[in-house]
Amino acid sequence: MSDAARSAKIILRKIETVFRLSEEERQAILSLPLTIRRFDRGQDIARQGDKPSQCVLLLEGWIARYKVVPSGKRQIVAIAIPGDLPDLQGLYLPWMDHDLGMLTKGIVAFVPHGTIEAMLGQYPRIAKALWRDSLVEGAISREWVLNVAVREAYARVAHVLCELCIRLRAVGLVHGNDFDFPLTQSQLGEVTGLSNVHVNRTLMALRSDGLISLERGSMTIIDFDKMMEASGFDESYLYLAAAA
Amino acid sequence: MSDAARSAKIILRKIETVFRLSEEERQAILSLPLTIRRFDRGQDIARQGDKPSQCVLLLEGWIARYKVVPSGKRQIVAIAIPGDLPDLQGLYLPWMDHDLGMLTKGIVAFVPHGTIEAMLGQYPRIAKALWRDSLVEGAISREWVLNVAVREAYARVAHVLCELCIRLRAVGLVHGNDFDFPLTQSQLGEVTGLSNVHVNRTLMALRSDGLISLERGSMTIIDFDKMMEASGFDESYLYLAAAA
DNA sequence: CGTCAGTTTGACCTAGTTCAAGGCCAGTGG
DNA sequence: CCACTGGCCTTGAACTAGGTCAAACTGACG
Repeated sequence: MSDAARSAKIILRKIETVFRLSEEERQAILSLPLTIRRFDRGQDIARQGDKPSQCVLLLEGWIARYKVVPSGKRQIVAIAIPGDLPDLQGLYLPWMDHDLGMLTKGIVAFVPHGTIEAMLGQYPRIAKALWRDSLVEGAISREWVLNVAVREAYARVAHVLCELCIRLRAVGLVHGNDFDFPLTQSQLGEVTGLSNVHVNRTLMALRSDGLISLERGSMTIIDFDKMMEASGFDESYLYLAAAA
Repeated sequence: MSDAARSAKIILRKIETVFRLSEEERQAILSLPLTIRRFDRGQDIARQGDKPSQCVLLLEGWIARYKVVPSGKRQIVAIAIPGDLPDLQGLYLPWMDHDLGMLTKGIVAFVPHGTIEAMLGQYPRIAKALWRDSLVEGAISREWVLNVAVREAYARVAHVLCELCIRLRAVGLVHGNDFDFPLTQSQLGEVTGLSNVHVNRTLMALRSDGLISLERGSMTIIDFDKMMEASGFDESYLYLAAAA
C-alpha cells in the first residue's frame, strides 16, 4: 500500500469511528494535499516555541509529546500512535508549548493549516469530529494526571499498558493480545514519572505475576482482567465506543 | 450587577481575549438562554457517568474536576475559575469521565447543548474560539502531568500557585499580588498529589523563604520572580497573550 | 463554652531514587 | 568468523522525599 493510500485509510477510520461520512466529505478528506516524510527513531518533528503552519498526521510509528524541566528531567506528556493528530492544537494555538519527537522510526503526513481550515469551514461535521478528537486527547491527559499523581508504580505502569493496548487495538495494531511495544524502560519511565530502575523492577513484577510478557519489543498482555484490576483501569475516558 | 449581566460580561471577556466580536456575534452570545444556580462549597454539579445536556459556565467561585481511584484517593485533575467552561467537552463527548464539584460556594450558568450548537453553526468564529479554549485546557492538563510527574513538592506547589495567580489575573481577580485562595491544604494536596501534611510543610517553607503569604484564604505572592524560578514556571502554555 | 474543620508539628516508616556494577544482545569492523 | 562497542536490561545496596499516624493548636460559629 502506498503512503498516500495508507494515510487516507487511517484518517478516514479515525473520523468514521465518530460517524459515517458522506461521499462528498470523504472526497474532501482524500483530496487534502499531504507531504509525507519519514523520520528516524529519536528525531524531533517540532520544538517548543515553533510556530507550526502544518498539522501532523501520524501514519506509522509512535510519537511522544514531551516537556523538559530546568533540572534536565524529561517528561512525556502524551503518546501518539498511528492515526493520531498529535499537533491538531497548532491549528488554533500560535506556538508549541512542548516538543514533538519520534519514539520509533515512522512515517508522518503534513497538512497545511490553510487547507484544513478551508475544509473545516465547508464541512462542519468534519470540524466537529476533529474538535471531538481534541477533547478526547484532553480526557486522556487528565487520566494521566491521575495516573502519575495517585497510583503507585505497579498500578501506574499497568495502567499505561492497558491504555496503549486498547488504543492500539482500535487502530488494528493488536493481534490477539500481542502488540509491538517500542519503548525502552527509560522512556516508559519518562511516561510514568518513574526512574528506569524502578520501571525495570515493576515490569519484572508484572511478568512474574503472570500479567504481561515483554521481550524484544513485543508485548503480550497475558491477563487483561488482572491488569485492569491491578491498575483500576476503566476505558470510558477513551470514548472509543461513543459514536456521537 | 445581576447574575445575567455578570455572566454576559464574563463570557464576552473570555472570547474577546481571542478576537473582537462583531455586534451580531455579541448579540448571539448575549441572547443565549441561561439557567443560573447557586451552589454550596463541596456540592457536586455533575458526576462521572452522567450524560450532560447542558454546558456549565462558571460565574463565581472555583470548581474542581476530579477523579477517584479505587483506593479512595481523590485527585483534582483541573480547576475552573470564573469565566471557565469546565464542561465544554460534554457538548461532543457523551458521558462524564470525571466528577465536577464546587471548591467554594459559587454561581453557575447552565446553557443547553442545543442552543450552543445552533450558535456555533451560525457563527463559526465563536466555534473557533471555544475550540481554542478546549485546546488551552488540554495544554494546561499536560503541564499538570509534567508538574506532578517530575517536580519536587516545593516547585510543584509553587507552580500551581503561579498558574492560578496568572489565570485569576486574566479575569480581574488579582489585585496587586493578592487574591482569594479558597483551597484547604488537603485540597491543595489533591491538586498536587501530595499529602496534606506535606503541603503544610511546603507552604511553611514558601512562607519562610518570603515567597508567599497566606492567611485565612488570602494569598499574596510576595516575590513572583522567585516563585517562577523555584517552580520553573513559564506561562506560555496558558496562551493568554495569544490572540489568533 | 463546646464543637468542628482546618492547620501545625513531631516521630517513624516506606516507596521509589540514586549510584554502581554486571550482563546481554545486535551491529560493526578487522 | 571473531572481537569490540554501545544500548539496553538487570540487580544490589544505600539513601531520601514524602507518606502515615498521632496529637496539639487555632479560630469560626452556634
